[in-house]
Amino acid sequence: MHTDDLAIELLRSAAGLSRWASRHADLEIPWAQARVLSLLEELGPARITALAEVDATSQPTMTTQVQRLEATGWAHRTPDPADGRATLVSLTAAGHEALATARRARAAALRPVLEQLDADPERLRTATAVLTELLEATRTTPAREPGRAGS
Amino acid sequence: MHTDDLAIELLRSAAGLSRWASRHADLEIPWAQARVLSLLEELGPARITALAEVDATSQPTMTTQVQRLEATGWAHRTPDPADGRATLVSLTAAGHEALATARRARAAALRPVLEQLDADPERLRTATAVLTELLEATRTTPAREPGRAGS
DNA sequence: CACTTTACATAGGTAACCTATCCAAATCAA
DNA sequence: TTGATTTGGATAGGTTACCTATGTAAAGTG
Repeated sequence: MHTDDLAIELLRSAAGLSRWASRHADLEIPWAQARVLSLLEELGPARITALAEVDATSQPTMTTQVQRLEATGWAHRTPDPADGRATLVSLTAAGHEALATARRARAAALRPVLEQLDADPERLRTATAVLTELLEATRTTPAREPGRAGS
Repeated sequence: MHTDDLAIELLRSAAGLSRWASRHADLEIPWAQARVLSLLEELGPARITALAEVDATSQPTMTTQVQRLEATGWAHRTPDPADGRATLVSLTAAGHEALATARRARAAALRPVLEQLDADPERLRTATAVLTELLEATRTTPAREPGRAGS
């Protein structure tokens, strides 16, 4: 099916580009932690479990990540007033700043590439919009559990 | 600068999408290893050092990855006839197959998202083309070493 | 022929993940 | 209200994927 070829190529390039940007940027923060900061920005104060689910990681992994973020001062935990078991994780101002810095660093790494390509801004805008829509769509997709093969 | 905002958004979506696909796909192979297979396919038989450089990892890391790939039967090492120190790494048929399978799995995970979006094929094609061009461009970009801050 | 460089391997450490399990708070049954 | 179940999070222990520092042997170089 031709659509799948397109999807394969889309994912291949997206992955390659993102990795390249990360590896050539001066990141002062491990990328996995930046990802959690990004989630926190997107969701607002959230529970560990909710974060783990959206990030598609295990709950223990998310617990550890949040602990690291808190130790660095990028995130803050408050007991959930509505549920004694739960904690609400939120971004601190420093965390917000760290996220912005990391994003700028990745974009800066990519800048020479964009310039070299001298890309048509319109196509670039289209590409970005498509990717954003796709990512948005993943948030509301049934999410076929990995574990069974699905043709 | 507006271009940077665009770049930030582009990278954010690309990273998110790629990760989502990986996490929701049934991968029988660690993604980092699939990446090396992908490089081998792209470069043909190559030295450890060359692979490390293109993948922007350290040489010891690449040594380990290649060892793992060889142990699983996905890659094959031959001494470089032209240089007694070097080894040439190449894909085996099984490696080629494993790579194709992993790619199909990621694409399959993305399929419901594409369908849900019912995306205009033309825009999708444009987005893919732009990403591919950008990734292509990274291969020939001066690659500002990470280690110094760049503007 | 020593001297340096180059290609790779090894050693030892950390981050980022996993499953399995535990604890405490919340909920549900009767 | 008590006892059993579910749910939110933490802990334990292991693997993969990375790193820097260093070792070893082959290749180039004066």
